[in-house]
Amino acid sequence: MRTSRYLLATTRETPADAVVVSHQLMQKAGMIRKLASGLYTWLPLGLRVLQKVTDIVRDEMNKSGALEVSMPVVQPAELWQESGRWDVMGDELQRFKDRHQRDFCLGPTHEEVITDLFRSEVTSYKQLPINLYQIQTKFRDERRPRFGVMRAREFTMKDAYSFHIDQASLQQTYDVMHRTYTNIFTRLGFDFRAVMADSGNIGGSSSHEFHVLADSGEDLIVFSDQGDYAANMEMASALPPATTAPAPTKALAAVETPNSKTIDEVAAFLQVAASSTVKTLIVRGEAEAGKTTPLFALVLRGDHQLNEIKAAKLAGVQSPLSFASDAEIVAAVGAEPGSLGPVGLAIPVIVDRNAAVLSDFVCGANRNGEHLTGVNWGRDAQITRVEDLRNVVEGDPSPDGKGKLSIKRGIEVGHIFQLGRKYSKAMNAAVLDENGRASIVDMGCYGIGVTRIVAACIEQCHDEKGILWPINIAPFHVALIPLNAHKTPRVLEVCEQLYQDLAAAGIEVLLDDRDKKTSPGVKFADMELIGIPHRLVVSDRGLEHDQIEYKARNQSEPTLLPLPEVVTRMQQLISNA
RNA sequence: CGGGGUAUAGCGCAGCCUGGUAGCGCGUCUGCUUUGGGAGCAGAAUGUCGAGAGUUCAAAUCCCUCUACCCCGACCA
Repeated sequence: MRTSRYLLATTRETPADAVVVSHQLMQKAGMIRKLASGLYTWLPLGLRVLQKVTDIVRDEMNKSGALEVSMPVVQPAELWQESGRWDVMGDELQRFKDRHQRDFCLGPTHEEVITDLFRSEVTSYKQLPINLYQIQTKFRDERRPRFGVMRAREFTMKDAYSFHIDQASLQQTYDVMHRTYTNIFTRLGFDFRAVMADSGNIGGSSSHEFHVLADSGEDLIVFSDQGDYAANMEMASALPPATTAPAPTKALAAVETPNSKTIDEVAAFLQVAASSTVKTLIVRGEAEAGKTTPLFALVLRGDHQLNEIKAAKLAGVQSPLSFASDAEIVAAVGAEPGSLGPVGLAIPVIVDRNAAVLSDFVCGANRNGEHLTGVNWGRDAQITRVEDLRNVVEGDPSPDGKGKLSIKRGIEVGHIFQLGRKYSKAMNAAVLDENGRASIVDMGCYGIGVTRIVAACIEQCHDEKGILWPINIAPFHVALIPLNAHKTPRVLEVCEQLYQDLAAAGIEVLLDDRDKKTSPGVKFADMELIGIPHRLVVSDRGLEHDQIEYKARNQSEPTLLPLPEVVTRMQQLISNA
C-alpha cells in the first residue's frame, strides 16, 4: 500500500475526550473515529488490525474443532421471553418494535438464538459434542461507555456455544477452549492471566476469565505469588484467620463521636486503627409478596471492603446486592448510616471471618453521633452467622496454601463459562440419548472481545511515540520510506523495486510516497505513531554504498543493510517473530 | 440513574464575567523556497458560535428549556 493512496488519518493533537492511552492512540493513529457515545467507525488502518485479530481468533477456533455460523443481530423477543431473560435484563438490552409492533432486541449475546438453532437441527447424542461459534457485532446499551472501543456499546465479539450429552463432555470441551484461548492470547503476544470468575447474569457454574494485565484495566485480579491460584477479585476467597478472638479486656463504653461517620473519621477521632473497628452495612433480603423487605446486617473489619458478589450469594440476601435506604435503616435500627453497629440489632447479623475474631473493637452505637468501644462478640453483640464477606487484600494467604496473594489490574478479553442446563432446560433443548430417551443437553459458552483486544494490545504495547504492534497483528509489516527522492531519482526506483520484491515475498509494505512537502520528520513520526514494526529508509546517502537503513520500531538505533539482502532479512525478521 | 463539566472552522482552543455582529494554533488549498526527526515565506478557503424560545436597538456573550458529549459516582455507613 502507498500512503499517497491510503486514508492515513493521523493527527498531531490528542483528542480531548480520550482518557486512556489506547483510545488516544487509536484516534491519533487514525484507526477509529467516534460516531456517538460508545459507537465507533473503523478506518482502513484500524480495520486491518481488527481483521488480523479476527483471523487469529478464527484460525484457533477452527483448529479447536468449532464450526463457524452467523446469527442475526436482531432477535425476536419471544426467544428471550422463553429463556426468562426478557424480564431479567435491564436497560442494557436494547429493545425495539418493528412496523408490526412486534418486540425485538439487538443481540447483546446469543445463547437464546443458538439454543433455538440447536434444538431444531440437532436431535441425536451421536451428533454431540458440537461447538458453534460466530464473530459478529453485539450491542449492549452500556450505562457508561468509556475508554473508546474498550467499553463500547457496539462491538465485535467471538462467541461460541457448545452442546453436550453430559457434564464430562462439557468439561472436555471447556478444557479445549481454555487451551484455545491460551493459544490465541499467546499468539497475540499478550501478558495475560486466566482467572477464576463469577459467571454473572450469563448463568452457570464454572467460569474463567482471561485478562490482559494493564494498569488501566477495570478489573482487579488476584493471584498467588507461588502457586497457580488466580481469580477475579469478585471470586477470590479470603481464608479464615488462624487466630480466634482474644478474651475481652475492656468494658463496653459509649462515646460521643460528633461529625465522625466514616471509618477513617471514627478511627482518627478515637485514635484507634481502622482494623480495630467494624463497619456495619445494611442490605435487603429477598422480599416476599405483601411483606416488608427483610434486612440483613453485614459486619466487616473497618479496613476491609465488602465483596458484593460474595454477599449477594448469601442465603436470603437479594441478588444482585441491594443496599437498604436510609429510611429503611432508621426504621429498623433507629440510627442513620455512620453510627451503625451490631450491638442489639434485631435483624440477622452476618459477620465476616476476620471481623468475627476481633475483641475490644469499636463500632457504631445505633444512636446518631455515638460509637461504642470495648465491644466483644458474645458478651455485647450476637453473631447470626460467620461468612467470607470481604475482598482479599495484597499479602493475604493464597487459598491454595501456596504463598501470598498479589493484586493487579486486568482488562477482560475472554470469558469461558460452563452454563450447564440453564438455557437448554428453559428452552427445551434435548437430544435422544443411547436409550432413545430425550435428554436435556449441557451447554458451555465462550466469548472473546475482539475489538477490545485491539485496545488491550495498545495498552500493553506503546511508548511515547505511539503504538508498537506485535508483528502478528500489525497493520503492515514494513514501512518503506524514501528520502530525497526528488533529488536522486534512483531512490524512488529502488523503493519501487523493493516494494515489488517485498510484496512478492508476502510482506505487507506501506510505502510512504507522500510528496516532497512531507518532511522526513513527519514520515518517521507517522510510521512510529501507527506502530509499524519494521522501517526501511531508502536515501541518496545510503544508496551511494548500496545500503538501506533498517530500524525496528522497538529499537532506538538504525542499522545498515546491503541492498541485495533486504528482502531476505525482512523475511527472516517477520517469520521468526 | 445521581453529581459535575463542556458544546465556537476538520482537530485543539481563546472570546462570554463587562452585549456592539468571531479569533488563535495545527490541519487543508495555491505559489516559491526548503529537505535525515512534526520546515520557511506569501496568499487563500472554511463557522446556521449544539438546538429552540426569550430579554435587548443589538446576543457566541444575559435568562429559560432541550439535546449531545465528557468526567466522577452509583457499597464502604
